[in-house]
Amino acid sequence: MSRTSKLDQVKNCSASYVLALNDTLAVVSGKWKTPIIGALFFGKKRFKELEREIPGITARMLSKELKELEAIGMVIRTVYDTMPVSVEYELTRSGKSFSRVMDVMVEWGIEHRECVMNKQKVFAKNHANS
Amino acid sequence: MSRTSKLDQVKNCSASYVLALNDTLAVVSGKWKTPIIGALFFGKKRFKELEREIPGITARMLSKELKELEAIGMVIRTVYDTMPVSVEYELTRSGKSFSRVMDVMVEWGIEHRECVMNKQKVFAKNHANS
DNA sequence: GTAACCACTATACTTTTGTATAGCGCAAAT
DNA sequence: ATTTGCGCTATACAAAAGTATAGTGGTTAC
Repeated sequence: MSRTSKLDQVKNCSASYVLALNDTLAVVSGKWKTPIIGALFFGKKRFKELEREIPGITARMLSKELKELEAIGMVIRTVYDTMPVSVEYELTRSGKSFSRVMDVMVEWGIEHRECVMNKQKVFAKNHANS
Repeated sequence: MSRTSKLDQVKNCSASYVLALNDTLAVVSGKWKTPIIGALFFGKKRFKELEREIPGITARMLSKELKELEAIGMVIRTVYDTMPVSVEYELTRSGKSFSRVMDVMVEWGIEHRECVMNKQKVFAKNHANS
């Protein structure tokens, strides 16, 4: 295995690398996508269930975001022809695999918070007698 | 090792877990943070260097985003008292460690794209004679 | 028959985010 | 003396994202 050269890195950086990153960013963009995805990790849910489980969301936003998540292949919408119709939303395969990404994000978030706090502690210690 | 219970998951989900995730989301929020971070992965840079390397960014946005990245502990700003002053921006330790997160995001983005494309292929195949 | 549940949609509005353009104070180069 | 580069800031505006509120068309429960 040869290590990637600086040039390769730059090339990577300008092409498919950036596209892939932007695809992933689209999944977490906006205020409500992560709560929705989070709720769906526990299994399929109906519209009203999601609305109740996600505090503060409006029907308009939920509807909009679910459509977007469906469009980018994160969520499947299934309509059952009961009376009246019931609708269920669930994560696709790659939707489920997104937990990997969210796990790393949480992990980094925790570490980063510790890191920042330690710096504040050291700062406070060094300035305790002033 | 005991497996996490449903209840534990829910608890995790509602407390520090969410805070950590939101911290991480703050790092990638907005149009210009990832390009800036990406540029700084290659080493410290001056203001004008960043401006030149990131196509389309304005001085106002660069300045704003750098301040935010500094505020959340991603970037360090160093002023050298040359004449006139020169200023350098570089990633902090946790700023550098953010490459881990971006790598996973890119990885997932690539896989997800393949996944979506395959589905389209299968769809096209199944509807080839219609 | 009216009240409530479901799965939304429509309209109007506010807030946030990003863009465009100009300019400042300083110094070195031409 | 004027232009150029540096590291920004200020002002005004446009676009995107989000909120608030009401309403639709159907069904079942009381």
